[in-house]
Amino acid sequence: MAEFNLEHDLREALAGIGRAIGQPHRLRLLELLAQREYYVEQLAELSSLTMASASQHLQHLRRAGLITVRRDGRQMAYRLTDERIIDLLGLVRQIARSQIAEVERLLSQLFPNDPDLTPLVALSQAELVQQMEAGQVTLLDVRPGAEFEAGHLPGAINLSLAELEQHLDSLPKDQSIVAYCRGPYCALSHKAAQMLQARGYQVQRFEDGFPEWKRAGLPIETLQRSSLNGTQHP
Amino acid sequence: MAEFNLEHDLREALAGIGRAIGQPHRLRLLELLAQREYYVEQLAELSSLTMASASQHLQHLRRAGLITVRRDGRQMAYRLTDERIIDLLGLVRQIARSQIAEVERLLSQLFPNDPDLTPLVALSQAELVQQMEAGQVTLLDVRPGAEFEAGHLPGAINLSLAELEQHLDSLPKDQSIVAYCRGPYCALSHKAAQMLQARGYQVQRFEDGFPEWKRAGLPIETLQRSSLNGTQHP
DNA sequence: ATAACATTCAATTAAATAGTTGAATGTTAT
DNA sequence: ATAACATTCAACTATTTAATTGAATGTTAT
Repeated sequence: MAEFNLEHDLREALAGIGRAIGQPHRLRLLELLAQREYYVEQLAELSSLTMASASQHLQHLRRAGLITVRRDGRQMAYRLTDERIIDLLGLVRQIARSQIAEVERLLSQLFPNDPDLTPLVALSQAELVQQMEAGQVTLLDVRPGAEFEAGHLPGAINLSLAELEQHLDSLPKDQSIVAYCRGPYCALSHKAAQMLQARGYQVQRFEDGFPEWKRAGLPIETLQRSSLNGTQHP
Repeated sequence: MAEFNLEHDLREALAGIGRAIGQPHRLRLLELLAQREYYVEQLAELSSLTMASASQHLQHLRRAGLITVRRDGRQMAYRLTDERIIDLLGLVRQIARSQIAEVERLLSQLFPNDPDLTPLVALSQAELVQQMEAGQVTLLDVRPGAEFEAGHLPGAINLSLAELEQHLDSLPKDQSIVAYCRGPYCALSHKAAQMLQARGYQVQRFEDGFPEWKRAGLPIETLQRSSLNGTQHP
């Protein structure tokens, strides 16, 4: 390794970023950290990893320059170093979707179309902004409460899939509902939208998620909290 | 591996792209393929790999959906599947540069500033377009002839570093020269620019390279050739 | 048909990576 | 000070990846 030249060393450093995003568990961690800062314990829980394993993956991501840590009491809070990492993940998703047949196949399984219903409409960012400006839309955030509290689309209401069935009456039947969640490959909003559609609601799905919205510089709302802890759903 | 869920499988497929760009030799191959279509033999030569090794790396990139092959006689010609791969590499470079200290250190070694000269000006795409429209600029493409022939900036002249010293008289002393090469981390244009600057030319460097220019949809010129073969410089 | 050639495949070895377990570190609360 | 706790480290095993060598494949030119 030492006998190579500067350009090779430079590519070796760039390749480190590739390797960092080259593992499904680490992609999961990055998706979570794209929503908000999280403690190791929470990340381990949400990504079904042991603490030691999560810690090691987080350090791998840190060495690649994708995340940083700060100490908060006796816990370590990780977050993305850079908003451009949202763009990076988005670009990888786009390339994968158009160039890897397996991805398209998995997506159609993950987002199955109920044959009895009309296929869900996926709204682009621009279309959603337009509908919001027109004022005739209810935004439904299907992410865990902790992520909603850390930041959400203006005026959105937060109901998990489980809560949704209990609070159907708080949703308008005569107005369009737009569901969103963590990002384009997060199934939560799709499930929520299908359930609502089957019950006769006018529902659409935002094709991106909160991180992409925020990254685009569009307005967001936050609920203040004293600590990082918050309700956790899987 | 079979006991995991759809979302994990999807992330596994996305991670494949990460692993594909997670190796310095493969990044080199992608940089070359961002310039033009190339045969395996040429890629092996240009990246200092054995044929077998180059072939295996190329197949790795192909499985990840980043490149495709076509047969041309008894040779196999590889090319990028997707223009967005230029964006992906650019984004990785940007993130690496701002988040990995080692990268900044390596760059200052790769692009050393001669203490006797004023530091080279790096022109952005927009600035270069502006200067070209004003008409007072000579474009110098320092890449190998084969890459120049496959596509270059409008009106550019092609001189390799070696040729440059022989043809100094074909360059104007009273007008600004802008040198460019393969991309932001390619040292050719920097070396050329420093050499010219030391000889009293008014010289600037385009901060991107041909692939980024083409990717931005800006006009390019091509020299027609009957075959893929062409002059090869390392 | 056959020889020459470019590339890929198969088999091997060496190196890097991921997951597991239990001990070590550093902080907070008592 | 000491105990409790969150996280990291160290050591180990299993898996994956990279490079090398030589054989196999498929195309072109004779």
